Amino acid sequence: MTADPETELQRPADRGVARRQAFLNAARQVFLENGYEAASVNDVVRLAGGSLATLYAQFGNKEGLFLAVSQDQHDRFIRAMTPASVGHLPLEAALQQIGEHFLRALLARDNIAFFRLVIGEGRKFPQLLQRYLSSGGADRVRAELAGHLRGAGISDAETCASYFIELLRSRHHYRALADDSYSLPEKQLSEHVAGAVRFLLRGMNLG
Amino acid sequence: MTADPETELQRPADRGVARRQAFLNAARQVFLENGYEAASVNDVVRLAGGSLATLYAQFGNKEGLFLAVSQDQHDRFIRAMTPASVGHLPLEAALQQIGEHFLRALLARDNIAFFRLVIGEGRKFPQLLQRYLSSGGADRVRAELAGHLRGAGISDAETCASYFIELLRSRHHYRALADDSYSLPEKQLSEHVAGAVRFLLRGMNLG
DNA sequence: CTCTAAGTGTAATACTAATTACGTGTCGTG
DNA sequence: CACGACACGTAATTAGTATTACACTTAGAG
Repeated sequence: MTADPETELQRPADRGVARRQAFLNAARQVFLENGYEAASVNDVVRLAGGSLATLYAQFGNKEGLFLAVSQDQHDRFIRAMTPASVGHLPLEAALQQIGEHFLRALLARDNIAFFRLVIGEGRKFPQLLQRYLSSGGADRVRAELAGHLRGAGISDAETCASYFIELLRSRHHYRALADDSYSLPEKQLSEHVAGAVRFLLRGMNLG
Repeated sequence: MTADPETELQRPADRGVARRQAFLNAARQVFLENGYEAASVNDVVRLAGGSLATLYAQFGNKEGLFLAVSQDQHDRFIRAMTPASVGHLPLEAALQQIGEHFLRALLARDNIAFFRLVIGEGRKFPQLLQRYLSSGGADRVRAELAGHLRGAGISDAETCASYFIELLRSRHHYRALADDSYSLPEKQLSEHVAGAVRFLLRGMNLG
């Protein structure tokens, strides 16, 4: 009867957890597709296959559900964005690596959709927008970049890292925001990053 | 009885126009404060002081009202963003002028709020988002910048102009999005632009 | 002065959605 | 096996909202 196999054959302690995950996944989809106001809690239940009462027992209300989804999505976002360790590489290669990783994560379809959502509901959920934009996305990457730049003897590494990130975002982020079907092929992605790296290094008199 | 003095002492031909303007202003406020879904047409009428029937006669329905408001706001945005003629200035000063003008307009409170709105409702009104992000804001400025750069003998002026714009947006646009009360003092604004100009010119081997 | 077209205020219509209530199954635990 | 907690499904409740209808003023044009 239920659409999700997760509900069956669970050990007792995990049942609630599985239910919660099913709700979260369904809610993520519904919220990302329709936005907060236009999303219907009933649709979430229809999709997740549970019961309204259970959902309300778990999340309290629509707002609670939304915040839980946001937390979840934000975690994924951070995880996808955090660069792998590239300490052993020379500066240019390290920048290239970090840049590609960052840009790929930034342009992922779910992140773009979530970005739209968070921005749009910023009036109703300011804390969310705060966390997502400031502590959330670029700051870790900025710090990582700044470390590498400082290591290469560059003064004002923070500003440079900032510049670099903005160069990366250039065009593609906005284009992806405007067009759902937009996607950047790997080849063009790495070329774009390479261009930004060249530009940055030349601007710092290191190229 | 009415809240707006525009309604009184009108020549006959202008009455409809005045009514329309009153509705547009009220609607702009309500939409910018609440977003599309959460905005109530009745609130708009309460604020504008007209009648529901009149509003529906003028705009057809809620969507029509929203599109009219968007058109209006988009026009203001374009007007505020288009740079004054600076053809007589040397390159560095011209970039500084255009940059300051662009950034000031970009960070204006109403534009930030409208940006949030358009992004958030992008699923429901894709054409709007398209026009606003691509043909709308930065493209004219980019073209103007590219003209100056080309005039100074720079190859790939388009890319450079793009880079410059992204450097300008750096930090402040995102910070303003995240924080309603954020504002950038004139002094810091021009310093930020100056930094970007320096960086750009050095990256092009012209500084 | 009267006619006409538009504006006004209020209320009805019709629908949708969040939230709550309740009676019924289900499955480990004592 | 019987208990109790939890999950299920459905329906009731409640509250709002877009949209339409209607009966009434008004203010200028002929």
